[in-house]
Amino acid sequence: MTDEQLAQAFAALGNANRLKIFRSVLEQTSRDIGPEEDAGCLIYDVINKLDIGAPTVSHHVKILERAGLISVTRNGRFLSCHLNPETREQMSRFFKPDKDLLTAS
Amino acid sequence: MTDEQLAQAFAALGNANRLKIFRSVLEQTSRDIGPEEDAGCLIYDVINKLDIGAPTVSHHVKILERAGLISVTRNGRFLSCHLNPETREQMSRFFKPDKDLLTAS
DNA sequence: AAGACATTTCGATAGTTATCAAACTGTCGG
DNA sequence: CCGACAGTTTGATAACTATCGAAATGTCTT
Repeated sequence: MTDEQLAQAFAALGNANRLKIFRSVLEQTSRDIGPEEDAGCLIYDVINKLDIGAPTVSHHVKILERAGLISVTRNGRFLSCHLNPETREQMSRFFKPDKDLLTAS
Repeated sequence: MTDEQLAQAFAALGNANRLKIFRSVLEQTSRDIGPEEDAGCLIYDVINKLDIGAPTVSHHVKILERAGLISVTRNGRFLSCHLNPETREQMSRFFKPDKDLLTAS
């Protein structure tokens, strides 16, 4: 993952509404129990929860998707967002660089 | 910390050059040994390392500072950047929401 | 097929951002 | 005090972003 890609991922969370959308996805994921139980976070709910119009939500979801933070699946008329765990892991790791230098001293 | 503030912190890392600056600060911090040994990351070095001009670096440093990611101190003619550990902790925690629901079940 | 409904695409607009060059400020060494 | 040097401020510009309303698309129900 290049710096450009990582920066793109952080930029995707750099808007309060997208942050809220992504948090919903994150919370939905932590609520799931086993594998294959990822119901996903409904875009329908997001549109009704946030104070912005459907076109804007659609736009934000695409940005989160392009940044590799989430994937989107269709279920009939509804769309669900799912966490991409690899990207989350990389962003999370960014803040905790290996201090294994210590153990090597 | 409001969503706006958290989004501002993520936005600050949403540019590849700022990401690199912040990583330098992060790496410098992890290299420090005890407390009160924070030599900081020299802006002088950053300016010579990145492919952008001094005015742009100055601008980026201010954005990182305003977002609460770093603080800046002067040492003679030179400026040093220091990590703000609280903000790092909050951003890092964002990716790992409490799963203590599990332990409560 | 028709209507309802979830979401997208389009086109516009107001605001923000990254970057630069030029001129400025502040600090150190002689 | 003066020159050198680290960094900032200013003013400009081109590119990007968030948001909207209106119209379009696709999918389900009847």
